[in-house]
Amino acid sequence: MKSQAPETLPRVARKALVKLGADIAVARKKRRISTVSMAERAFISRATLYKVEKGDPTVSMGIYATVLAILGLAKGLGEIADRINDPLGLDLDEEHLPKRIMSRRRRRKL
Amino acid sequence: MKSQAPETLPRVARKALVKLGADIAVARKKRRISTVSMAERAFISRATLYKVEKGDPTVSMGIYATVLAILGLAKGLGEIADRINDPLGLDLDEEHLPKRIMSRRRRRKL
DNA sequence: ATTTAATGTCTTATATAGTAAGCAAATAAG
DNA sequence: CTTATTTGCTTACTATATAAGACATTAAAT
Repeated sequence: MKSQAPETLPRVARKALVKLGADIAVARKKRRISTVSMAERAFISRATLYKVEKGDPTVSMGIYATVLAILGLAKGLGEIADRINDPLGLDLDEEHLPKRIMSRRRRRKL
Repeated sequence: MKSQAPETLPRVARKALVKLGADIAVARKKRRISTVSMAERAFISRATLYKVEKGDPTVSMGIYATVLAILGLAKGLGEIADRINDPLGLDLDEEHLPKRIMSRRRRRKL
């Protein structure tokens, strides 16, 4: 993640990540997996796992996904933006969605 | 993400990510947000957004989280490893979990 | 109470993520 | 059917994530 603009990460996102990290740590402990063992299984360093459990936004999605998969929780990742979890859709069915989003104002030059 | 071992990303994780990316693209279109507009709002390049919608594991979690937040879907991130979604917990309540995971075998030297 | 292993938390080097810029293909509007 | 724009997809820089290693602290076992 490129930290260009000051505080570019939305607060809701930050909160969700911190909670995710904490939940991962709990799930790991429930399975009696040590940080060393988890790091080995995920092919990452202990330092990176530490960041994951802190909810660090700079860690790659692939690493989060791998850790979740080891915990047996990867499926949940695919359900975040699922139709069911997205009631905010203005157009109804996916098939009728435009393939491209055009801005309304358009040059009326021929 | 460091691609050290060949195919280090579990298949379930890969599948979940590809689905997530596709769902993000649909959600964006439903909100009539163009890729350019989304990239601007998330403070990322269009190329990176492209990766996100492909489910690329090398993109940082912070970027995924930001995009989800813009779509109003950030909360779901915090629910992935929630107690509710984690029935695999062997020990029951979180309070009684050991703070550290010790390997069972231990030197019996004094 | 001691001891031993597990975890919290730095630092520094290097592998790689993210950007910029571009072109071709494709869609939508006139 | 023509034209303006969006999107798919590269490639080549440069900013930064990740690993490695270390040290202090703390939990748990004896």
